[in-house]
Amino acid sequence: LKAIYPIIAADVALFTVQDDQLQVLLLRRDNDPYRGYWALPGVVLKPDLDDNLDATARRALNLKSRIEVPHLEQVAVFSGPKRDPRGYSVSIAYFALLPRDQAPAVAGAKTQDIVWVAVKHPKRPLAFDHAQMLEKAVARLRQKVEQSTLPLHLLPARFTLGELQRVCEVILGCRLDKSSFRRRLKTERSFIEIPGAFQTGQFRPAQLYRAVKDFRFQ
Amino acid sequence: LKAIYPIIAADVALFTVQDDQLQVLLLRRDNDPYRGYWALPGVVLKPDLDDNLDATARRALNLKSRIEVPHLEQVAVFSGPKRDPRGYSVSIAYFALLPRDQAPAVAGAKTQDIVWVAVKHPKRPLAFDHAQMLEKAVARLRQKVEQSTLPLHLLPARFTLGELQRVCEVILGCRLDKSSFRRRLKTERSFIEIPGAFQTGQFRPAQLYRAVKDFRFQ
DNA sequence: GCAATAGTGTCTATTAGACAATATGGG
DNA sequence: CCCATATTGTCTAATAGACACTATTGC
Repeated sequence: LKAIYPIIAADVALFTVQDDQLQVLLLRRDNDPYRGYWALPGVVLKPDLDDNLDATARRALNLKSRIEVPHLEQVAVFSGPKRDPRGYSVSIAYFALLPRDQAPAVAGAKTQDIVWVAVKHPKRPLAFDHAQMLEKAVARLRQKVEQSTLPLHLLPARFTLGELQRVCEVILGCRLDKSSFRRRLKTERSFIEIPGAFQTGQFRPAQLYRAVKDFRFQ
Repeated sequence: LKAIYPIIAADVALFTVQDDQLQVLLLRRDNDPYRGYWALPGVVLKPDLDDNLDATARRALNLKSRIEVPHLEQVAVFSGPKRDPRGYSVSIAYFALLPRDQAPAVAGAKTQDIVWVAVKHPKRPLAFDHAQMLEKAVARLRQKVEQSTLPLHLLPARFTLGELQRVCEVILGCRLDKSSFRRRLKTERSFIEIPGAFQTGQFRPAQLYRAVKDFRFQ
């Protein structure tokens, strides 16, 4: 017996950059359809709970820990009678960004049903049309990083220019020239130096920066 | 009595460039809510008719004349309990492009309920949140024209480089340098010269061009 | 000193903007 | 010839890519 009205849902590709890899959060489904398959976090729209579909997407990310996602963006709408065996469905695909220092709180070694996986090496087939969703979400993220603004939302609150460059390289999948990269940053107003703050390590310390207060990833 | 399930709809901002102005198609609503207001063409998703929401959007454009829209693209999803007084609704906003030589067939002097209006001079308040939809659609179109490919779908099958430049100027809202513009076109593969075909007029004839067979506005 | 990273400087090929010059049709 | 548009050329400033150089830390 099929529902008369289409199901409306939001599915989110939550990205982080860890270990020099662009990673996405996947959940193992414990219900039919596609029981046992991996899928993007997603929930069905509940009009009494969700002010709009962005709220639905945020709710999809309310797993164990309450993640406050600093960037959430619509990617595309997927719809049709066959993408979900339960019947006609409409799903809005989102992408979201999480700083890498918050990634372990979402999925670590404890549970095996929530994992970060490298986008490059998709484990097994994903449920529904989530592989297409993921592809579009990655493409959108790449486009944005190429165009202009920088994905500060993937970095901790304090970061170095080297870390920023590496995140961009990982997303774009290619090496960037250090000098050219920093030249572009000169005109950027979205982040500023933290005077006197340095990241120390094995080698020469690096200046730390932070995003400006009202920074939004455009 | 409100419906339990959200309404799902597609609304389309259909653009054309006429009289050196970016114009959008508006319909006057003859039903409540917003009876008498102007609105973007839109219809409710019918699962038995529409393979997906793109089909819904196309159906929204099946007015009197059967328009074959050469470009249709999702812009954003609008959703919430208050945007439609009938209850919680989800609407996918699209934009579409129509060559100017086909514009008169859609809306002319005959009916007063279907009109082309200049985007610059929005007549009166639009129904629902269609003003926001229109704003986003225009922004998306601008972005695309700036980035790379050219909106050949707004021109007749045969066009001159001057006409192409004027269309871009109208969309972007600024003048472009003729020489620089043509230099960019040199690397463009999406359209080609029609050998021996010229557009004559009062002054020097201009070379005619046409889009390549499988051209898609990216 | 050495290794490895941080940060800066420089050269050059490419590109974009401004503007000029020439070409061609109808009066 | 004149006008208005089409088409091409040129100069220059800005930009991007490649690469080299210096600086600073721990060992």
